[in-house]
Amino acid sequence: MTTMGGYMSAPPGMSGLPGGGGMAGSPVNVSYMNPGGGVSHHHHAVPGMSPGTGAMHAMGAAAGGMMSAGGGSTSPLGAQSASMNALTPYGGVSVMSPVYGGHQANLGRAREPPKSYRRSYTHAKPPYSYISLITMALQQSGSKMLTLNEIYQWIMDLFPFYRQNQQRWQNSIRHSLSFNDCFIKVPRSSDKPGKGSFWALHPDSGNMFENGCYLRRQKRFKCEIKVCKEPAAGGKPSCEAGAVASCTDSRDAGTESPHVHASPVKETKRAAAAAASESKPLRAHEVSTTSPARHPSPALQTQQLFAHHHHHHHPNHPHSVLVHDAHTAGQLKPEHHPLHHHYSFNHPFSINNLMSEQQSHQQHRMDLRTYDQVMGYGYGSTAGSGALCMGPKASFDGSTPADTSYYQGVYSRPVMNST
DNA sequence: GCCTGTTTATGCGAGT
DNA sequence: ACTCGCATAAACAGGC
Repeated sequence: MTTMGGYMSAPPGMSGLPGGGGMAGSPVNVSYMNPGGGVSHHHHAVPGMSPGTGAMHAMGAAAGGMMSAGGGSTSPLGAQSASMNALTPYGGVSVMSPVYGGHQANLGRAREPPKSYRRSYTHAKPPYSYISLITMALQQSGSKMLTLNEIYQWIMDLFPFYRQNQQRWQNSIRHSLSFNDCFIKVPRSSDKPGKGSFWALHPDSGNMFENGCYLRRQKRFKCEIKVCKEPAAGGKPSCEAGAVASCTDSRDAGTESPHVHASPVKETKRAAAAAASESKPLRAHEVSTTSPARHPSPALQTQQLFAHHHHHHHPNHPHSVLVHDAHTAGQLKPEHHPLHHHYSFNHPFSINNLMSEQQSHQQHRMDLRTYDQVMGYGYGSTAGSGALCMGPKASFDGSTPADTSYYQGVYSRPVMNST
């Protein structure tokens, strides 16, 4: 169904932003968005979060104060509660954003009611791809791994837009997770019963979003392994030499057709996951991750996986989530973080802007005026590094969406996934 | 039955 | 025109 197709398209005449490149279209005038009440066709009740009013509850609950500084919970990803706490993009900050829109309207009354166009922002489709969203969610999580549902929650918490039509985009999320090699599935450890596996970023997927721009990948992360899957005649995998190591990106790969979504390469995902899985004992030829006598939590497993691949020990130990997101907090040297290889700088569309400061700083509340400038009239001034990338300065430098929703500061226009 | 996960198919926009 | 990244829909299977 293409019904939603055009709703993201920039209205004619809205493009032509100076230097905007892909930023065609003005942030204003997003009336094409699902208007506030958003007649959601599905409105599937999401546990702990119902579209509309539920948002606030979620906030309240989520804002309980965990993730960022707190993290608090000893179990970074408590099967049940995690989705509502550690994952909150609000970083435990219960600051309401007037711009957060309709859903929080009742709480945002402290300030003047948001103007219609502002409100529409909150329901505008974020310029991030699903892959970006997933990546951000995973990165911001203390343990760097989340369940499917937690990813859903994170996205909905941060982007009101996704509180609607959940069936639709969640299907896409699942598809993205399965289809993209950059995501690996990490089986739950036996001591953490629950539904679904954990999802994590492939240790070598760090350069997907070059320059930290989470709008569109420069290149698709892909694993090269050709035929690990079917054990060749000999019944032996043909990929002896560590699958992960041979992962690359599509442009480097060269051969595989884009729409030939073959998935022999998926083996690498399995290999990577296997490395972190307790159910799948490590095999030397897959991923030579350190093989602890006893298997640690999935979170730790992933950490080890990462650590291994980057030859350093990740400081952000899952068991010490209090360290919160070292990566977003800038505590990690970019080159040391698997996800920071090529985009360490504070790109306006990077997760750094979306998450980190929002977690750790509140001192820089973004003034709505600034917001307006950025959102509607300011970003054109900075060509940024490419399509859909706002200029680094774009007044996000220090200020940030301390007020929770990313709409506060980063979002400019829903454009990238128009259809 | 619902959720999770995989896979296939199709179409669009952007970049070349 | 072609490639590529992506969105979306949908069929399907397995688990709880």
